[in-house]
Amino acid sequence: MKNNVNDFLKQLNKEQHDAVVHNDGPVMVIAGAGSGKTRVLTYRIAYLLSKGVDPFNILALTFTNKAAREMKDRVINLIGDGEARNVWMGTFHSVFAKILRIEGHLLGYPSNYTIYDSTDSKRLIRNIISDMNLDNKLYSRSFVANRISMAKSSLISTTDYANDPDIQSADESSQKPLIKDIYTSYQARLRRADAMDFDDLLFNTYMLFSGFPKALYSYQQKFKYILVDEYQDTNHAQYLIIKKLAANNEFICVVGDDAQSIYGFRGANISNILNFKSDYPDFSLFKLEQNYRSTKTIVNAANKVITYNKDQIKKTVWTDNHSGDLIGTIKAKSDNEEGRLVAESIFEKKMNKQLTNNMFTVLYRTNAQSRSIEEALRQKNIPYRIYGGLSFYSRKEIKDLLSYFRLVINQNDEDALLRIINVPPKGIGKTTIEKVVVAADLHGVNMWEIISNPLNFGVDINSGTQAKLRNFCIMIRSFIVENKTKDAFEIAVHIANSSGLLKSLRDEDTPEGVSRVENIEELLNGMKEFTEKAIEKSDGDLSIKKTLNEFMEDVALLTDADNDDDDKDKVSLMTIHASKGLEFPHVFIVGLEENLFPSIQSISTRSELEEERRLFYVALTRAMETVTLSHAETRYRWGNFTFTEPSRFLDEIDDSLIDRPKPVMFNTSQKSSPSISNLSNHGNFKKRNLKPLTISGVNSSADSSNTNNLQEGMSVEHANFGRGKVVAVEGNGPNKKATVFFDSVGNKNLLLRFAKLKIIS
DNA sequence: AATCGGAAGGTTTTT
DNA sequence: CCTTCCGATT
Repeated sequence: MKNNVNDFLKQLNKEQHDAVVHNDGPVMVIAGAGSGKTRVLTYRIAYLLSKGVDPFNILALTFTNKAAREMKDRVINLIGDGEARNVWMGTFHSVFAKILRIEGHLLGYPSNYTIYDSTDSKRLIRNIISDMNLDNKLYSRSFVANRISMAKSSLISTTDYANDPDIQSADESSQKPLIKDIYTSYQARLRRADAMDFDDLLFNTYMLFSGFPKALYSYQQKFKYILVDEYQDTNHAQYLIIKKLAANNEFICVVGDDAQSIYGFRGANISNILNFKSDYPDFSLFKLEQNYRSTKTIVNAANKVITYNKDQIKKTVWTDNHSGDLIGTIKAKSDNEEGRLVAESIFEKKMNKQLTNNMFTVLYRTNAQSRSIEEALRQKNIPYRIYGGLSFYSRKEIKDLLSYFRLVINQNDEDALLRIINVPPKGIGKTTIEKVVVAADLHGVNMWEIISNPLNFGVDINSGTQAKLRNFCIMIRSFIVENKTKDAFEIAVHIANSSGLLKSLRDEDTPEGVSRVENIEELLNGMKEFTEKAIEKSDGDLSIKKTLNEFMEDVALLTDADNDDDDKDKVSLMTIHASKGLEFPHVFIVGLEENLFPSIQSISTRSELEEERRLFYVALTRAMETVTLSHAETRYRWGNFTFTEPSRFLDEIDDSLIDRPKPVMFNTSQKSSPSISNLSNHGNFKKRNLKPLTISGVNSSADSSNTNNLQEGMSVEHANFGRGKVVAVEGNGPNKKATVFFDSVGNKNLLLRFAKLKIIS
C-alpha cells in the first residue's frame, strides 16, 4: 500500500469522508457538480482495499471509457498498481460484454460473438426494411432503430412488443404498424450472425441473470461490492441488472446528480435515483454540496439556471472559492464570426494571463458546430483537438478492414461479409449477392455457408462467379489459419496487404486515397501498440501476445474520445455531452440560440426542455475560472443561412453575474464598422471547404498552416488552387510573400498570412 | 460488373 | 452544406 489509509482519508471533507467510510449497507451519494464525486468513488475503492477486501470482489461501473480509465488511474495513484488492476472497472457495456463472452453460451451465443455498433445495426435495419418492401420514407431507419432501441433498453422482447396494446396503437397511429415485424426479423438476423447490438449487451445480461440463477449467484458472489457512477444516467435495463447483482449483499454505492441527467433520450431514467429509497429502505444518503471547482460567479449562475426546472432534488451547491470574473458574452453576426471572435478571445486571454491552450475548451450542442470554430482556430494558429465527431472507427476504410477482421473471427457475421465481399472489387456483384441473400433466407442458414458451397443450396450461378466466390472463401480461410499463430498486429498487416485493400487505395492515387491509407496505417500502429503493450506487461510469462480476437473484443465499444494522446497543449473542442465529468479553467459555450440550444426537437415538451437546461447546467459547471457564452445572429443550416434568436438560457443567468453586451443605439453610421464589414464577407460563406479530417485532430493545426519555414522549391497545397510549387519567397514576418506555381491557375503571388498553404514536401 | 452522376435526405446528444 | 443511395451508362 502506497499511502497510509489515514493519510488519504485526511484529504476529504466531512461529507466525503463519511460517504467513503460508511461500511454498512446501501449508500447513495448525491453529488453536486464539482463536489468531488469521482474522488469519493475512488477513495471508497481504495478504502475497501485497505480494509482487506479482495480486489476481485469489487465492480465499478461508469458510462464512458474515459471515466473508467480515469477512475482506474486515480485508484492506482492511491494504492498502487498491483491490486487496482484486479478491480473490475469499466463501462456497463464493456463489463457486460465480457460477462457475455464467458456466459453467453447459456443463451446460445458463441464466445466470439460480434458486437454491432449503431452504424452496423442501422445497415441491417435498412436491409430488412427493403427486404420487406416497405416504404423506406415512412419507415425511416433512424426512427425504427430508435423505437427498437427504446424497447430493448426497457427489456421489451419482440413478443412483448407485438403483444403490447399501447405500443401497437402508438405504432399504428404513426402509420408504422409493422415495426413489430421489423424488430422480430432484426433480432433473428442478429442471431443468425452471432451478433449483438449495444442494447443486446444489456438485454442479454439481464436475460442471463434472470434465466440462470446459478450464473446470477456466481456473479453475486464475485461482485460483493458494487459502485456505480452517474447513477442518474442508468436506463431501466441497467437499473434492473444492478439490482439483481446487488440483491444478496446489498453492498452497493451509487453516485449521481439529478441536475446532470442528460441522457434521457437514450432511456436514462431519473426515477432510478428516486426509487433507490424504496429498493433499499435502509440506505444511507450523503449529499456533497461544496463545490471545489468553480468560482462563486459560476456556481451561482448555474444554481440560478437550474431553478427554472420544476423537477429536481433539493440541494444547495456552494463554494468557498473566490468570486472570479463575470460571465462573458459574445454576440456575433454569423457563425463564422462567432468562431473568429472565440478564437480571438482565446488568443487574448492566453496572452494577457500567460495561459496554455489546454486550459481552454469550446463546448457546443451539436457536432456540426465544430467547423466554424475549427476554421477560426486554424487561422489563428491555435492548436486544437476535437473529441468525438465522426469517429475514426466509422470511416469507410477502417470499417472495411475491421470487417475483414470480424469475418475472420466470426464467419457468421453477415454485416461484415456483405461489406467486404466485393471490397476491393472482385467481380462479385449485386446479382450474385442478391442470390446468396435469397438462398440464405430460404434455407435458413448463414450466408457464409451459402458462399462456401453454393451448389449445395441450388444457387444458380455460372462457373466464373463460382470461382470468384471460392477464391474469396479460400482467402478468408487462409486468414483464419494464419490468425491461429500470429499476434494481432502481424495478422492485421497480413490481411491489410493480402486482401488487396491497401493496394487498391494506393492505386486510387487521389488525396482521399492517400488519407485513407494513412488512416489504415494509423489503425495498424494502434494495433502494434496494443500488441506490444501486452508483451511488456506479461514480463516473464511465455509469449502472451495479444490476439486479433482480443483486439476486436474492445474495438466495437471504443470511441474517438478514448484515444488519449492528449498530453499535448491543445484547445479542446467537444459536445457538451462529451464534456461531462471533465473540467477546464476557461470554457466557451457557443451557439446559444433558440432552436439550436435548446434544440428545436426538445422545446415542445417540458421534460425535454428541462433536459436541455440540465445540459446547459453541465456546460456551465465544467468551468473553473471563466465562462464565455456566445451566439450568432445568423447561422448556416443546410446550405443557406438563417436568422436566429438568442437562447432563452441567456436570460436565465442572473444579471449581476453576467457581462451582457451593451444595447447599441440606433445609429446607422456608427454601427457600420465591424458588423457591416463582416457581413460584406458574404463570399466567405460559400468557401467552406472542409479539410480532410486528420486523426483526432492531431497535427491539424501546427503543420498545416505553419509556413514559417517555407522555402523555394517546396511543394504546397492550397485550399482553392490545389497543389503547386514554390517559385520564390520574399519579405519577413507578417508580410512574408511567396510566388507559387499552381498546375490549375499558373503563378500566384500569395501573402502567407492569408493563404493557408500546406507544405507537402 | 463497375463507375459515374444526380437526387434525396439528413443534425441532437452516445455506448 | 455534406453524405449516401440509387439508377443509368459503359
